[in-house]
Amino acid sequence: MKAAKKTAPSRTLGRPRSESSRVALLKAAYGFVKARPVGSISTVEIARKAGVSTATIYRWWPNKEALLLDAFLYKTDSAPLLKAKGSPLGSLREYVLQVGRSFTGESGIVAARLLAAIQDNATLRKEFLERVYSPRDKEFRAMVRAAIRQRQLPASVNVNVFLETIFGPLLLRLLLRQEPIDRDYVLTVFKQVVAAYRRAQ
Amino acid sequence: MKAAKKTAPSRTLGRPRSESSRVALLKAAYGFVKARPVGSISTVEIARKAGVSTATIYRWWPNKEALLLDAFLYKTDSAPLLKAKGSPLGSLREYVLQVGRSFTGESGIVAARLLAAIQDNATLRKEFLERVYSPRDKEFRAMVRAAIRQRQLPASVNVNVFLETIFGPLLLRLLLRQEPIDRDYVLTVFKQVVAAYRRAQ
Amino acid sequence: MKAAKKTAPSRTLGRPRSESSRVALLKAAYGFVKARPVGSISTVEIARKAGVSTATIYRWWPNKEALLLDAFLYKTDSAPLLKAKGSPLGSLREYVLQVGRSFTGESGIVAARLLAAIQDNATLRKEFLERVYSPRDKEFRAMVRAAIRQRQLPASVNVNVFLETIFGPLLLRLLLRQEPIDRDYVLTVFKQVVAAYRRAQ
Amino acid sequence: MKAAKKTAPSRTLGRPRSESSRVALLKAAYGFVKARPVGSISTVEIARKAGVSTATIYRWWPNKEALLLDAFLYKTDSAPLLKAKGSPLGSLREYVLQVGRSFTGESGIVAARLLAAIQDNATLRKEFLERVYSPRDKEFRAMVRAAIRQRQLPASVNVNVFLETIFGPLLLRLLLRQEPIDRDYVLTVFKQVVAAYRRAQ
DNA sequence: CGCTAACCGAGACGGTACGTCCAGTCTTGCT
DNA sequence: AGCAAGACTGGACGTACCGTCTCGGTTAGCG
Repeated sequence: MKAAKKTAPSRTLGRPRSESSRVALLKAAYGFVKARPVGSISTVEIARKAGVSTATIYRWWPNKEALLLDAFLYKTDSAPLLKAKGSPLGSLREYVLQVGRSFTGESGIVAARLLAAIQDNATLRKEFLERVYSPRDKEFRAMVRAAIRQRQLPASVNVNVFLETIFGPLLLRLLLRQEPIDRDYVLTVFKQVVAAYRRAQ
Repeated sequence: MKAAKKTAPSRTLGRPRSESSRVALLKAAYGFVKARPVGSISTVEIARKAGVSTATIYRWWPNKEALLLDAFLYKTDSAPLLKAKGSPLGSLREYVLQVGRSFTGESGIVAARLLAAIQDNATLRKEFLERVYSPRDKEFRAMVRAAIRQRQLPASVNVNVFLETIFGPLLLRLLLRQEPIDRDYVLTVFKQVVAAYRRAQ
Repeated sequence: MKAAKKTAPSRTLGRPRSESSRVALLKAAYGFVKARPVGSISTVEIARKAGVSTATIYRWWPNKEALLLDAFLYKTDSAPLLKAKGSPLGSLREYVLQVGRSFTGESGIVAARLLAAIQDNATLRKEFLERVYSPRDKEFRAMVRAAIRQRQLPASVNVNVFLETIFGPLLLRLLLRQEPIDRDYVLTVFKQVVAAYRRAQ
Repeated sequence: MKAAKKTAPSRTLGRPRSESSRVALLKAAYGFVKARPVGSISTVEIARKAGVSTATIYRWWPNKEALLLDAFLYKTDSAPLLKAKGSPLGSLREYVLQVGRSFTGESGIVAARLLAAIQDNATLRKEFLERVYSPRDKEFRAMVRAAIRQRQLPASVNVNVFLETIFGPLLLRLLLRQEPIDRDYVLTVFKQVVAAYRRAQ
């Protein structure tokens, strides 16, 4: 979970890492990502706002982007996916709505900036995919397969394409359009796509 | 079309702008965007590769990003939308395939980096929307409305949502997944979405 | 007198040099040297103030400093040395007073800046010595020798040292001290030095 | 003595300033002033020669000229005025000889360039007067007054004018003439001026 | 209870890119 | 041919910021 830099030297010798500094940095970083373009955020001001030294940042994170990603996860992981309830398709619908909500307001801004950042930074991209995208994608795919097993969707459905068709429009609104990603919108998209695939051959 | 800095001073006074420098800069910039993360590209090396002074860059573009956007448009505009032929839906299908191709290979990399860049830079975003996204979006919307008039799509179709559902999946693959955006994929998405909206109600 | 750049091509072909541009440049340049440090004066603003193109400057002067020197001479030469009258020592006294006046007020500022400029620029230095310093020095030396011939000064006087002792203090005040170089001061120095050398051996 | 930028923040917090970088910069700067016109010296090459970052220059000096002044003082202060010995006039004579020597050879070049630089830069001028000229002038004036008290010079002597008449000629040779400022020359001037003022009235 | 390892804040440092500025040259079309 | 307008190369300037480093000082747990 944490970005351990060195291979744990000796278990507990010397002064332990300051938890308060860690949290202060994550909060400060998140605050800046909310407020300003990622490119305009400097390590010095994050450190200053957190009441911490820049050296402390680099002792625990390999670079600025890694800190920003952790800052994002610090907020996101604290509100994890609600466990499935009801039918597979019903659960999936809830999750899509949740993604829609996270694409709205300030968390939407942060998400857009993070998606931007990973286009330019290979290691950040890898981290993001491993820690954010893949776990959710895996879970979503399992749900779709369960829906197929329970005959909520026909067996011919291509799982990847199906999911991409559902989430793609949300991503497009997030990154390109100013129109809202509200509950109505998400449900409309969800229904249409489900209808399309359900009635396919 | 060009990035005119001042409001046209007088028609032809003084030494005219060097067309060769302009083109050399655009080509050099495009070459770098293809090859490397946008954040790692410096004005100095663009200038050097183009055999041009950095001052010339800043005389014609307000900053690095604006140059990169123009470099992208230089390639994109030179291959403009093929004019509509056949039925509205058939034309739209061709355009979707064209967008799919531009999301593939090196032009896909450039597109992804540009979409990333506009998340961080408000003026760049505005320029991008005005000069790249909006014109195409407008044309696409006209086609969908034509399709509705010719009964290829039912009158109940929400034009925006319809288009977002078609292009969203391409965007998602471009930015998040390593899977290819090939002809099959684009056509599958297109067919499914058209089917969904056609059979609605 | 003028800084001709090329070896007179053909006598009078094409449009003749614009005298008004020449004078406007000299006046504009002098105005700036009066007002601001030489290092902060740009060719572009001189040209603009003179209503002239920068190219015109470089057609007639090899560089900025040469123009500034000419600007200085344009003012100085227009008030040339008053011709000698009375005894040699009396004439010399008048000239020293004139130098003192030119070291006062705005012309003093210009003189100081010019003396500064020649410390850094070899060709400017050469020009200055040839066109400003040497002619005056030559004339002054002749006067001292005349004074010796007429027994106003003893034959043992070293002409160079004598003159340096008279003008040196003025230069020192000009460049280092804020105290005025007024008539009293100049006369005091003059009298003392003459007395010293007159009573020597 | 050093160019402290901020009002002493706290005594010893953070990494201390690198003395080796400071000295390397001063030596490199002095080396360039010796060799080339001040105007042609760039911060980048000073930094490179010193093996130091340009940012380090600007952290400790407000601009290039201030560094060059400090470089001059670094050499000059390390060879301070020898303490007075013998009669006041004898001491003064020694000092005048010392100034004469510092106006010779490479240190003369540096001195001339520095005197030029202060004509164009008000803050540099102030610094130079406060840190170089005034301390020496003050000491010299004290010596002249001591000489008067001890009847080596008459009470009627104007201290400022007396000193200017001694040092002015040296300055004139330094800045305008190519003739040497050797021991003979300095002594000749000194003797003449002392004689003039001694026999006055 | 004192030792000692590992922490931490402050802040200097090398390196590098930025965008601005200017000198001096060059290229138009007009006069 | 002279000239104004103004684009161009080359390169210095001073600022900003990243990631590293060196201090003095702090905070555990082991002895």
